[in-house]
Parts: sequence; C-alpha cells; structure tokens
Amino acid sequence: MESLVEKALVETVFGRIEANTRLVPCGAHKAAQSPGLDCCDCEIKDQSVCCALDPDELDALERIGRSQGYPAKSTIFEQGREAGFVYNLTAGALRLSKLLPDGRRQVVGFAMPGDFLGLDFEPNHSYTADALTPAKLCQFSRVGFSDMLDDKPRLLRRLMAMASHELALAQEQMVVLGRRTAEEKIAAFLVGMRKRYARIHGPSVHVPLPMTRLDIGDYLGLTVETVSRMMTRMAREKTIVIVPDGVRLLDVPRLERLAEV
Amino acid sequence: MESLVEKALVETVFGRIEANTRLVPCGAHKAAQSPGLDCCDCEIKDQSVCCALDPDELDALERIGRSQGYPAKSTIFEQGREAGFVYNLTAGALRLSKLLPDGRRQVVGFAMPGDFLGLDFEPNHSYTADALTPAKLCQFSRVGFSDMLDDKPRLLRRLMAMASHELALAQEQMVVLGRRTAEEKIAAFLVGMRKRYARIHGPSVHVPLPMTRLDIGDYLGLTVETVSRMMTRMAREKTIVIVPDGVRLLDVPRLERLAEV
DNA sequence: CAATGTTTTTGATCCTCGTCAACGACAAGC
DNA sequence: GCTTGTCGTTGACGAGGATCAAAAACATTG
Repeated sequence: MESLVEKALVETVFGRIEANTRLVPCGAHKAAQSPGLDCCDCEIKDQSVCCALDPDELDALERIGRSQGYPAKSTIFEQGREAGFVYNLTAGALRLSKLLPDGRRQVVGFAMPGDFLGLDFEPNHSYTADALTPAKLCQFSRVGFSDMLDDKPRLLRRLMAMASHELALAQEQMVVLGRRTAEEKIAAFLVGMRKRYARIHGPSVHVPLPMTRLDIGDYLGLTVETVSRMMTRMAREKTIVIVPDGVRLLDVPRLERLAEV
Repeated sequence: MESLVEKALVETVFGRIEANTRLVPCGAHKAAQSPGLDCCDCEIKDQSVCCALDPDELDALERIGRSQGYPAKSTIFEQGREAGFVYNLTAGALRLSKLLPDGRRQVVGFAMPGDFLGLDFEPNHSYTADALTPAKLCQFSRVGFSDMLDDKPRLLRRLMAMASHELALAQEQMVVLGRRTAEEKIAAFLVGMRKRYARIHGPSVHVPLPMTRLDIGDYLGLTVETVSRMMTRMAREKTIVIVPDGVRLLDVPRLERLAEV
C-alpha cells in the first residue's frame, strides 16, 4: 500500500514525469548572484517541483525566486498570516503544525528536502512552519509562481502529482491517528521517517529525529510521556536503539508488522 | 479558519475560477442517448470539476464519460483494486474508507454531490467507496480523462484547486482525530456536515445523516457506543434533537464553540 | 404477521493513555 | 564554575473512552 503512495511521485494519470535531463550547460546565463537561485547546484532538484522543468523554464524559475536560509527554531511562516509566498525546501527539516485556541497542537507533517510548501493555495496559511534544523528554502511570490503555472503545464502537473501524494499521505495519517495504538503509532512513525530519509540519503537503519518527543507526540496524537515510554520500551525489547538525535532500528520487520496497513 | 478552506474552491493562486456561463444552447449537438452524459441538466455542474469547462469542452467531456447509477450499500470501487476510472459524484452520498488487515476501519471521508473521486491519481485505489444512499456518478476512464487534462489547462487548475481543498480538509481532520475529545469530535462532525449540506441545499439546522453510528465512529476514531452516548447526551442537554436519518441542531453556537479551531 | 438481521441505546467493567509530579541529562549563557 | 532553561525519562494515579453484554428500536423478508 505504501508502495503505491510512493509510486505516485513517478507515474500518475498525468503521465510519467521523469527527472529533467538537461541539454545545455546550466547557470551559463548569469553571473554569480548571491541571493538568487542556483538551481543547477541544487542537490535535490530531481526530487522537487523543479524536475518538471526544462533548462529554459528553470531559468525563468530562478529569476522569480530566491534562496533563503533559516536558523533552527526560526519560523518560516505562521498559521493565519497572509501567504505571500510558496516555498521549496532544499535543506533541513521543518515542522508543520496547527494550534488550537486553548494551546493544544497538532503537527500535520514534517517537511524534508524536496518538499513543496503552499500546495494548499489559500490566501492565508493554515499552519505554522518552523525550522527544526538550519534550513534552506527557495521562495517564490505566489503571484509570480501562479503566472508561471499558466504557461508551464508540466509544472502544474508536477504540482498536482505532489498534491495527490500529500493527500494520500494525509489519509494514511488519518488511519494512524484514528485507529492505531500508541505502540503502532510510534512504529508507523519510525518506519515512515526511515522511508523518507531513504529517498534522500539511501536506505539505512539509522533514522535521525530532528524533532523533540513533544513534536512526535503532537504528530501522533499522544503525550510526550507516552512517546518516551513507548520508545524506551521498544529499546528495552531490542526493537530499536536510542542514539543522540535519532534512533537505530534493530528489528525493522517487527516495526513494519506493527505499522502495516 | 474554516472559511479560508471554503474560499479555496473559489479563489486560489491559480486564479479565479468562475462558474461557467454558457453561450450556446447546450445539448444541441446530440440526440437523447441514455447511458451517456447530459451535463446541461446536471444539478451540480457549478460545483464540480465541470464548471472549469466551456461548452465545447463540456461536450468533449460528455463524450468520454458516462453516467451510472448505484443502489444504496453497493460498492463503487474497492481499496487495492486497479483504478481504471475517475468519478464525479452527482447525486447521493458515499463513504470512503480504509480497512486494516485486522478489521479495524478508518473512514477517510464522506463524498457528496460535486465531489470528485480519484484525485489521488494512483494506479490502485487507496480506499473503498460505498454508496450510503442510491447514488449517481459520472465516470471517465483514467486515460481518457488524463488526455483531456493535457489540452484543458483550466480543467487541470480546477482539479488542483479541488485537491488543495481536500488536503486542507484532511489536515483539519488530523486535528480532530489527534487532539479533540469525543464530544468535540461529534460537534465538529455535525457542524462540518451542516456546512457541506449548506453548499448544496442552502443553510438549515436539519442535518441528514445517511451514514450509521458505526460509520461516524470510524470517521472520528471512536466506537459506536461512544458516538451513541455522546449524541444522546447532546440530545438530553437540548443541543441537538435526534430525528430519523439525521439530527436537528438546536444550539449551533454551542456546537461551533466545541468545534472551533 | 412472525421471523430475522441490523442498528441504536444503555449499563457494567476494564484498560490504555493522559495527567501530575519529580528528577536527571544536557546545552547555553553569564 | 553556577544558573537557567529545555528536553527526556520515570512513577503514581485517575479518567476518558474501549470492551463486553444485552436489550430495545427498527427495517426487511417470507
């Protein structure tokens, strides 16, 4: 089932979206301009929206956007504020969360390199985006980006494919939140994080966790204490090992069994 | 906040999408052909994907699709099966649910007239769609529909807007599932259903509930018993009245306070 | 109408997870 | 070094909702 979700990024009803194979040397058109974009050197260009663009289009995109660094713990944008920009995360990790008036919080997702922010093209942000680690984002004005979509149908299709994928993930998360026990939630979370890192750094049993236990709890509908208890229990049972800033998965099959659809 | 979500259907970064104002008499091109589509007579054409199309395009759409009726309790498509079609619901209500191997179920949504099924353009269905009432759907082959998207950018934009909206709703539902009490969940559900009916039949305190208590429980991450208890409690407290096949909302402000973001 | 199955309601009991409290580990700053 | 703050862990306890059981309400069928 998860494999189906995964496939959505590659092939959809919108047709196959292959990584862009460039025919002209990139970056040839411009001198070194610091705040601007340098898409050719981008490590994750094959995993983000950009891969739907040919060199010319990439140039156009570079022109309307700029890259910006954010320190850890800084806020990229806030729930409710006017959404003037859309973003493409190129490095670091973000926490996307919604706050209830009484302080309860729901983390709706964690963004990783290649993720696009602002798929919900609403006038105001429906959640807050905070940097968990130092992060780098390409930002584009909503209107500029929207104009580009008008004559770059491949970009729109690529975006649609990403939105579809996000929707499928959101529905998976509904199952986790609504119908799984604390232990299963943690297992699903760890397996899911592992899979996401695999896309970027290749498969590994070492899973970095840049977020706090509180963040994990708010993502899974649990309290910090329950998250901590479950993780220490899994460690006691030799299913995982807790290491600084992450975990090492010892018994992946067991975790996958717990998390399985 | 909910109002922002609502707005997404009207105005997005993709530009304003106004209901189609037709300039030519519709249906003039064809004789009465029973199984085919008759989009002009469609009651909810202004609320579905179709509203992104001009008369010519609508004709093209009619040609690749066909309308089909489904009796109550029948299955439109099943989780895991190959997804050969995409659908547009024109009448009735559907339950969209995911089943875990051990029988636990999560209802990921209820579809109402105007809703599009298959936004997650994956090769296989990620959930099952069952008719709660007799239903009518326009169905289009995935490939045919995909081909249309290639030269109907407005259709693609419309679809993208709908996907964005769905994503925002899914994230709202995450908050409900993860961070709300049983009472708040029921309140959020009733207020949400009321809002959805308002789009079709206009605002009313009478909210039809075509789904069972079990369905509601599986949607909110509760058991039947809890749903029943909470609803009878709300009835006892004069917040709602339980009527055959639905509820009447007596204290909407109280419900909205319970459900508020 | 009786017979059967489904849905809803209600009660009694149980248990998972939340709440409250405290402590230890660790990093940042003075 | 000490202080302060954040984060993670652990324990004791309780509550919200699940589970189990059964009856009532309701629809469907012969």
